[in-house]
Amino acid sequence: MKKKRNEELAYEKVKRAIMLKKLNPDQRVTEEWLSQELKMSRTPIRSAFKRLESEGLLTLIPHRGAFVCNPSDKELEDVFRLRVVIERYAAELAIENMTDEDVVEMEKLLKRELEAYESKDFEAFLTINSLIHAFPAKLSNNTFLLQEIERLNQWSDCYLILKDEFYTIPTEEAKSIPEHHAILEAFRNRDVDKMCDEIETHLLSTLDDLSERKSIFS
Amino acid sequence: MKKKRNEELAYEKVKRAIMLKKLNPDQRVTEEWLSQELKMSRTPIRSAFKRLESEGLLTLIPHRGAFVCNPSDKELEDVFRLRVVIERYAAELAIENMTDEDVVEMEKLLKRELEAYESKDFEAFLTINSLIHAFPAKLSNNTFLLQEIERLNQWSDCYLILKDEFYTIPTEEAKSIPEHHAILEAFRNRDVDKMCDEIETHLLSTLDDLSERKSIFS
DNA sequence: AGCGAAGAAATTGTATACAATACATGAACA
DNA sequence: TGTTCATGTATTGTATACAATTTCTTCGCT
Repeated sequence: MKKKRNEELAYEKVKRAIMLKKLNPDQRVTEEWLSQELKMSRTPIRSAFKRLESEGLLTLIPHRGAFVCNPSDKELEDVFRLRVVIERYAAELAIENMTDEDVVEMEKLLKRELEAYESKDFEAFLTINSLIHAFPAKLSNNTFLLQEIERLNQWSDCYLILKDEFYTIPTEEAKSIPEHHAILEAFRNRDVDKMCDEIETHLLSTLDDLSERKSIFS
Repeated sequence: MKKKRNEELAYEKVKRAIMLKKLNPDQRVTEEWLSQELKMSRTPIRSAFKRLESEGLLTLIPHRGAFVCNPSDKELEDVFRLRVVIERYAAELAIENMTDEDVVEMEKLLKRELEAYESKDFEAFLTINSLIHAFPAKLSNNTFLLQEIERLNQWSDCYLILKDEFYTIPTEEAKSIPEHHAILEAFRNRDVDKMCDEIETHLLSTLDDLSERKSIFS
């Protein structure tokens, strides 16, 4: 395996730590502490922090330190509503450019999703979920669209995990499987309007579930 | 004036240099060279590079260096088409939340735009143009939407300049003034559909002008 | 006790030396 | 002549020492 730069390692480890809640929202993380923890100097840590900040996972305050992001419910909703708009657009373009092989490709993704769900592999499930949502954008042939969708998707994952006290694989994930199939069906039929609507329904349903689940504790 | 961090200075200077074409597309910029040029060590330069990369102005290749972005025509079009989708959404939300003062505010912006145009202050013109396009997003009350619009807008500005061999204040800018007024008018009348359409027309017209202008030389 | 200032401690910001890596150059060889 | 491999050079990557800045603490004053 190719040797990775420490900067890259630091980035991945911190991100993972945030996702797995080893680092809590609003927690302060100092360069010094992390450099001891990861057994490297502060230099690559600083670089990694920069990148994590640009992705919204950390907030850097000059001369103060790095703080793990702590998204509000409103922000979570904001992201999902923006995703609706952008992913609908991606669907439009995807259907314009699609071929029969793409349908097969999408079917494969859904199959992998099911497998991940059944083997309760939470991380794999998240990864495949991202791939599914990025799939139309991949066909769109619009680089920026893909980029934006991946960005927002990543945020969603992170926020989703951060906001939930006891995140494992909840029932909600089971629900998203038939919803993804509905999207696939519309895609197969090249039905733009249907596909857009299914995407909207799915995203808003996920958002609803999140709000609901949260309200148990609040 | 508060003393700025060198990292901040480096960021601003490089960005400006790219915008003013002191640095050409695809040009390689080494940390060493810039550190001598800006009379600071490589450390703050590296930080600045990271940020410029995340904004798409530079491409960083590990162990190779930093390269000034060189967007293709296709990418320019991609960005503008994505902006259409997102700014339309912003307009919808803006009209939901708007008050009478907001109309006054928008009028002020257009007045400032005209002033900048008449005094041929190109940089001011670009700045105000960005403010105008971000204005609906500001009213939208969706943080991410605003962020995305500002990002794409900044890209557009940069690409717009990079792609044009002899950029000053061309006639196209004059055209955008009445188009902005059409948007304002729809906004004043709280006419969502009209406002969305005017935004779309304006963005696509800008894109057309860019493609056309370019084709003179190609 | 409350307030303010001065200094101490903690932490990021910067400079610099050195290591690791990628690319270019050129020699050896077929 | 063309190809491969070793070596050299340029440039980024990393560690570390030190400077600058912010925050915390403590002490003195009212």
